[in-house]
Amino acid sequence: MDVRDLTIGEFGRRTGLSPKALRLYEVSGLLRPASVDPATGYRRYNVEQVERARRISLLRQLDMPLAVVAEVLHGDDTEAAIRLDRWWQAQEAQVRSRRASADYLRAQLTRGGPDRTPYPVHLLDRPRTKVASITRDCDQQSLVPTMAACVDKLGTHVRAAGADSAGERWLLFYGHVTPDSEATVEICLPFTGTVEPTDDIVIRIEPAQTLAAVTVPRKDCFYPKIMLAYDDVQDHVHDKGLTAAGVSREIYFAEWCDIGDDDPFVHVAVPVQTTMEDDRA
Amino acid sequence: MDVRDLTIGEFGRRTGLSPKALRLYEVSGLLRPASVDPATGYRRYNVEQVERARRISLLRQLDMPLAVVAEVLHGDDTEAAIRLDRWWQAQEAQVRSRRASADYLRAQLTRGGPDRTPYPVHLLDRPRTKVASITRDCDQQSLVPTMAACVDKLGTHVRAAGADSAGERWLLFYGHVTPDSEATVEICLPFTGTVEPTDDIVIRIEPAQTLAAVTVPRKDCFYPKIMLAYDDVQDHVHDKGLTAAGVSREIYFAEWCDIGDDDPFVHVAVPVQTTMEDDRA
DNA sequence: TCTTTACCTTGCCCCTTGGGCAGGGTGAAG
DNA sequence: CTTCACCCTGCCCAAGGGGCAAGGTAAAGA
Repeated sequence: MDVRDLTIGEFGRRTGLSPKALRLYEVSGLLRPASVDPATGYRRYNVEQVERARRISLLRQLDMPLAVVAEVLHGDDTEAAIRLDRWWQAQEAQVRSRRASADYLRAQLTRGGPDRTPYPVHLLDRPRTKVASITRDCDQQSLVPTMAACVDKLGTHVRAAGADSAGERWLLFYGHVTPDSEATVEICLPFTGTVEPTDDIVIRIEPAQTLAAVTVPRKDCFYPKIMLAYDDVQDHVHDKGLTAAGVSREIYFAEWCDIGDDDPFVHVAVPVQTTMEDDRA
Repeated sequence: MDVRDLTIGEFGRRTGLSPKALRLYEVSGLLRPASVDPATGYRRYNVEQVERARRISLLRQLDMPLAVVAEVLHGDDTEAAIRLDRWWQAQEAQVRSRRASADYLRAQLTRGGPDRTPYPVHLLDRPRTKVASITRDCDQQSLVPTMAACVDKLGTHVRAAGADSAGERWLLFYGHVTPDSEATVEICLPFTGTVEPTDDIVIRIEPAQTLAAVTVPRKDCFYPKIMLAYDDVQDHVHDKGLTAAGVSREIYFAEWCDIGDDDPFVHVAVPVQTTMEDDRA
């Protein structure tokens, strides 16, 4: 019990951490006192521990979870800096995404609510189609880069096999993709010809089906505005008494850089049951 | 029970909210179902409620607390936009502050820890001084603007009374001021002459005292780096067996715009007991 | 030596925003 | 009539502490 040891209160004052927090960090193993008096239970902290405690305090002020703090501070300082940087960049990305949502909602509120003409819903008859696809879990932030990477990979693979892809690519949603929650998506590239599957790439048949769809111009293709397109499709399906017969999807049929802001860029669609299918059933 | 009503699951799918969340929002009064079947307890939501629910969903994705959501969404859309904007600006300010902390910590980690020469601690004998002061609660973000505003107000008042202020101004800390926690601070302007108090402004005597102080150059005067100055003062007080005799303070004696980055700008100090005071006691 | 006072201890409940599960009721379709 | 997808309530759990109660302790003053 060095004279230079500090009581929990003194240590807390030096590091900006409350005694309560320090006790919690002891239990979780993040920061154990240098010694604990076995008779009284008094915790004694060493002055050398001030440095680590202060780092913990700073990281907590960034709202970093304790588990991440432990992970970041583990090991070498240089690595710690790298891990901190990675985590902080993720936070910045989250803020950018939230900023976009806030901007969108503010615009909607100042425009005086949803006084918009709904997208016209049309029915698309799609033929039976062979597709190469990759399935991934991702959130809204990583959706665009993920899709770009997968389309690239699929295109390379399909062309390498001597097959033709028509320029369309689909995105199938097996759950809600939001900035905060991941969901499974399937990126599909339709093609004609013969292609072998790989570890990643599945070759399968998308059956002939009728889609209730709206066509969205390029300028509306950002989260969360594109959600309105889904609403219009769902409203239409609901109002007409139709039944959804599959997961919702986005069918991209144009190239972002080849078209203008108002030009149609994507179909937002959901398969619906048709009477023909009812007859068959 | 309109046919256009939706079950909780359907409503949740349309709005991106889970049934669990919707039940919670009912309890908290944020979003009540259009009707509840008294026999079965089944909730029915109206299509008109989709709009509000979707706004709630977006705001929650910004990590806005439910209480704030309720407050923001209350009343007129235009006002809602303003309240949203205000809240979001506060978030942005918080992010800027955290970014600075992250930058600071990263720099410290990559520099290989705290290999720095401590600030030299000196003892300052301060005479008995008359001060005009304003007391405020604020956090780290609002500290600089708050201090600027108060100094301005104090200076105007003192000069209007025909008294002289010497150019120094002090900041007394009655708690820990961090980006996340408020504390009480007192902004003091020493003067000579006679000044009347106002509702805000207190006129009082700061007794003669000895301060353990370090002098910090302008370039180090930012959070959290300036905390190192407090550490050095505290370490010195502790090592020399001195006893703190008051709250810690910052004594600004130069003008930010008149000096260079390396020029001394502020004393970071804490009063200590002297033998003279011991004799008197 | 006794008392005061400021600290320290453990333990318990509280906050928020849901997720997950158990146990049981319901509505519609086959 | 069964099946199956929904729906209900109620309970426990998470993180990161805040706050309070009941009781032990260290140091200083009388």
